[in-house]
Amino acid sequence: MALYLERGYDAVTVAQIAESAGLTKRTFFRHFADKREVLFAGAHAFQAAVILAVESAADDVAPIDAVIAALASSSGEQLAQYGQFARRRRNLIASSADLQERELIKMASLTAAVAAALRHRGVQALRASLTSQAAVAAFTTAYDRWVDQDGATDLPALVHQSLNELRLAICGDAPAGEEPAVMGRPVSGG
Amino acid sequence: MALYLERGYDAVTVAQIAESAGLTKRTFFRHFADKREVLFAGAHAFQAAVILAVESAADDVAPIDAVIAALASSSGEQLAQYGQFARRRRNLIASSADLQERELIKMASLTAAVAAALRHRGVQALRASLTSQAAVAAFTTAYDRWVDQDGATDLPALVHQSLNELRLAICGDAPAGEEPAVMGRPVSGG
DNA sequence: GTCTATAGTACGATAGAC
DNA sequence: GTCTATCGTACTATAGAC
Repeated sequence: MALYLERGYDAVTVAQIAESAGLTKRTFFRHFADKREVLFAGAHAFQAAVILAVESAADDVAPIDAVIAALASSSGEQLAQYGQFARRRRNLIASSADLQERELIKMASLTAAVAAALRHRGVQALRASLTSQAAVAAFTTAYDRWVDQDGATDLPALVHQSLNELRLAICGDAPAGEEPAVMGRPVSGG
Repeated sequence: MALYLERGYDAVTVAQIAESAGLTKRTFFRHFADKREVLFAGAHAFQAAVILAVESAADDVAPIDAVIAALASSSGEQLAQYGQFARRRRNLIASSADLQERELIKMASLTAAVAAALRHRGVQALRASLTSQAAVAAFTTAYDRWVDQDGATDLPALVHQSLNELRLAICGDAPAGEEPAVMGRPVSGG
């Protein structure tokens, strides 16, 4: 990541990465499937922790709450210690379309695994898929906010906040007597 | 796509595609940024239609409903005529991780554009992002179901159904007197 | 460790459309 | 006369094969 940040992702060759690690290109590809994968080494462990948490959730909790709790606790344990590293990694990924694609498919893999875990708990396939998609969307939104403020707020707390905001956004946010939120007119001159 | 389906995505070279079109590799890369992009030629027009629909939504409709309506109508006009083509394209994309990554970033681009359109209508940034993510999740789920049944059901209708299911999944589905849905115990022997 | 296929880029040059 | 589409080739780096 140091090389990527220093010279730009595209400008760094695998040979340079390997050399800076005292290895050869051949060895790099033995450990990582491709040039992108080296930045997502922790994804597997995180996904495994989330799935384990979903599998061991209590029987009487709603699926969406179980998944959010799994994401919140796992991220609190595994991601919250990143600190400054998380921001630099995020900026690096934002600088390359290739890296963004890889991040998206990692999240899609997490979503699919969570949906499978829910089905294993008896949740219907369609609902399992939509539940995990919603939960992962809330999680990534929270993680993004967390990175933006350099970890000032507790990440698990932000995850729960994001879920609340999502609920308001798609199920309505009108307590009795108040008007529901609607779109305004387009801003003039925009 | 015919070549990809016939020989497999990885086995087809750009030179072969170009040759089968009576052109050269040089010209292929003039029209398409890379080997994947040729399968996503319609994405830009679809996104533009969705954004236009969001921008021209009525003032008094909730953001989530406006986005779902935009996705439903645009998909009904642009995608529902695909027919058999849609299924083969889906299976092709499912066969290659590279193609899945590209599809994911196309959906992410759509989501980001929708969120920007909502912000332009005065929706707060966080809510705009979560709303568009939820709507696109409902849409892709509906599209997938639509492809699975070879277009038997009306695509816009499936989009609205998915949104309803999403609402039940994350906001609770317990009418008065009934119990809310919960996860069951893990199936034994799994 | 070596070899190779292929994606993707970087030049330039040419010909037709309106 | 400008704009757009084509082609030829040399070149680098990724990634896989052996």
